[in-house]
Amino acid sequence: MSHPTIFDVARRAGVSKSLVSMVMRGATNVSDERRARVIAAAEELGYRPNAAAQSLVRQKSFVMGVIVSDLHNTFFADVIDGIDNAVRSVGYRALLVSGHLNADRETEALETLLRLRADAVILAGPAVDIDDVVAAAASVPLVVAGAVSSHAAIPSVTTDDLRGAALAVDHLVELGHKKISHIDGGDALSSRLRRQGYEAAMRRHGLEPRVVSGSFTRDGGIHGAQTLLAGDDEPTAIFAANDLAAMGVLSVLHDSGADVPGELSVVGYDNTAVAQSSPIPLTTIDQPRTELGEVAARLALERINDGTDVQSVVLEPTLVIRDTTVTPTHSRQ
Amino acid sequence: MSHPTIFDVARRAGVSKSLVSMVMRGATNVSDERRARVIAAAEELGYRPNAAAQSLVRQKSFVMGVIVSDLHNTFFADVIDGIDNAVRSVGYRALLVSGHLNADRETEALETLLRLRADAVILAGPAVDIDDVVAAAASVPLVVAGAVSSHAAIPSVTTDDLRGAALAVDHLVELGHKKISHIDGGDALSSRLRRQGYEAAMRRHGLEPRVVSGSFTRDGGIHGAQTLLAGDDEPTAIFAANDLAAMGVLSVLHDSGADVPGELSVVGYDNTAVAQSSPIPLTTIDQPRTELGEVAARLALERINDGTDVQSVVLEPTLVIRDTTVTPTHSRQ
DNA sequence: ATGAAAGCGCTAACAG
DNA sequence: CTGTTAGCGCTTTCAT
Repeated sequence: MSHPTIFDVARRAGVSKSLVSMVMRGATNVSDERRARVIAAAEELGYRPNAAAQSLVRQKSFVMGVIVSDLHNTFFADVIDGIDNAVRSVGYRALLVSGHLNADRETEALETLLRLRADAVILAGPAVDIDDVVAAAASVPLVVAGAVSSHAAIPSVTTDDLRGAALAVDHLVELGHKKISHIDGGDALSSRLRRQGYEAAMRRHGLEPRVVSGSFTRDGGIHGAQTLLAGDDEPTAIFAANDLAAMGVLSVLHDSGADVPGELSVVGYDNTAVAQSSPIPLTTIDQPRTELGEVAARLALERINDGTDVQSVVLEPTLVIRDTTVTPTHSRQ
Repeated sequence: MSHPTIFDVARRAGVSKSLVSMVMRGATNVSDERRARVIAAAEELGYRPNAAAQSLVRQKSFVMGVIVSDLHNTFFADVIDGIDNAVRSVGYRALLVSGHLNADRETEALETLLRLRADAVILAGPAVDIDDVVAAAASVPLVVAGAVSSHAAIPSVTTDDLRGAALAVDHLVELGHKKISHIDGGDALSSRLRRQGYEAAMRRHGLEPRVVSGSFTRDGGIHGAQTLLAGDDEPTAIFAANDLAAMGVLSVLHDSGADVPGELSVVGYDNTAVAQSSPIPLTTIDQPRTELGEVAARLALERINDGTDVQSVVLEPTLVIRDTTVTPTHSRQ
C-alpha cells in the first residue's frame, strides 16, 4: 500500500535518480538501452510520480482548481466539461471542490485549493462575493464562470441575459403573440437582467410589459402562473425566468386543464435537462455552457502564463424552439 | 502572486521555523506571547501552509479522491454531499475529478488522484471495471459508491434494486392494479436487477409479469410506452426503469390524450430532480443517496486507518408517492 | 519552551 | 550521456 519512489526505480534499473527523472520527463538525451531499463523498472514497480513532490520543486502544480457552487445544478456539469477539455489539452488537471451552495463552504473550498497550490482557480457559479475571494485573488489567478463578479479585479465569463430575454420575446412576437407576460426570478442579478431584457424587448415591439414576481424555482413558476390565471387579462404566452419556473407554469396549466401550447405558449430559460425531458419539451433559451467553461479556462491559463490582467467576456445565448410555443389561436389573439 | 513560506513567517515573528510549525499545528507547549507573535505574522503575510510540502513529509495528504463518473447525473450530487460531510468531520477534504462517462477518462482521473497521493479514492458511479482500477486498488484504498464492483477485492455501497422494484409493484397492487407492465432499462446490472425484482414481485402477487424493452433514457420510455399502447392488452400501470424513461412514458401518454393518473398510473425510479419538477410530480423509488456517500466515505476512512478489508454494504430504497399513481378506474380494472 | 538538523520525493543545474 | 548536489516547504526528533 506504499508507493515506490524514484529511488526504488533507479536502484532496480541500476541507474541514478536523475536519469530516472529525465526518462520520466521524456528527455531525449538518454541512451535507448538505459531508457528501456528505467521504463521496465518503473512498470514492474508500478511507479507513479508523486505530484506533491513535483509541485514543491517545480513551483507549479498543473492543477486548475474549480469551485462548483452547486453540484445539483446540471448547468455546471457542462461548464466543467468545457473547463476540463480546455485545461487537459495543455497538460493541466481540473480538480473540483463542491461549494454546497454556501458561502462558508465556498471559502473553505478556496482555502483548500490555495493550500494545494492550484495554479489558478475558477469559481463556477454564483460565487458569493466574500472578501476572502478578493483577498485570494492577490495570491492566485481567479476567474468567475457563469456569474458576473462584482469586483473589478476578478474577470468573469457570462452570457448576455438581456439578449436572451429579447430572444424569447422576439420569438413569441414573431409567432403573433401580443399578450406576453413574464414571471421573474427574484432579486438575483441574472433575474433582474432577464426582466429588463424582457421589458425593453416588449417596448421595442410597442407592447405592454406585464411582470409578476416569482423565483428561480418550480414554486416560483406555480405562484406566478396562478397570479396570471386569476387576473382578468390572461396572456397568450408566458416567459418564465428559468426552466424550473416554467415547469411550475406547465404544472398549473395542466391542473387547470389549459392546453399547452394551444391556448398558452411557454418559454423557459437555461435549456436544462428538464426542458428536454419534460412531457412537453420546452422552448427555452440556451447558454453556451461548455464554451463558458472553455473561455473561463482559457482566461485563467492566460493569467497563469503571463500574469497580465484579462478582460471579462460576455457570450451570446441562443433560442431553442421545442413544443411549448405556437402561433396563438385566433379566438384569443 | 507568490506564497509566503513558514520561513517568512518565522523571520517576521523573530522565531524559528519549528516554532511556527508548532503554532500552526496548535501545539500547547508554546508561550502565549510567541504564539501571538507568530499568529500575527502569519496573518499579516497571508500565510497558508503548502499542502504539497505537508503531504510529502507527513506521508499523508488528508485528501479523499472522488471520481464522479457522470457530473450530469444529479444522482451523484447527493452522493458527493454525503461523502463530503463524512470526510470533513474528520479533517479530510474531498477532491473531485470528473470521469466524463468514459472509461479512459476515469482511468486518467484515477491516475491523477494517485499521483496526488490521495489517501483513498471513491469511485462514484458505474466505474468501468478496468484492470487499472483493480491494479490501483493495490496501492490505495478504493471503494465504489452507487454501483456494484465486479471485483471481490473492491468493496461497494449500493442500494437494493430488487427490493426497490418490489416496492413499486407492491404499491401498485395495493392500489388495486393487476395489469402492471415494466419498461426495462437495458443490459446494465441495475436494470437487470430491477426487472428481476419486478418479475418476482408480480409472481408473488399471482400476477403475470409483462416486460417490454427500453433503456435508461427518455427515448427508452417513449419506445416502451408506444409498444405497450400499440398492444391489444393495455396495462393500467407502468413501472419504468428510471425517472427519465418515466418522463418518456408521460410524454407519449400526453400526446395520445391519455389521462395520468386517471387512466394509467406511472412509477419511475431514482427520485431525481425531474421526478419532482415534472408537471405531474412522479411517484418513484428513492435511493438514500446522501447515505450512500456517507457510508462509502466511512468505509474508505476505515480502510485508511486500519488497512483491514471491509465488506460491501447494501442500503434500502424507499417509495415516494406523488401524483402519478392512483386506484385504477373501475371500467378498466 | 525553543532551535538545529535531517529528510519526505523530486527536479535542475552543474560536473564529469 | 550520466551522476552528484542542492534545495522546494514543511514536520519532527533531538538537544538545549
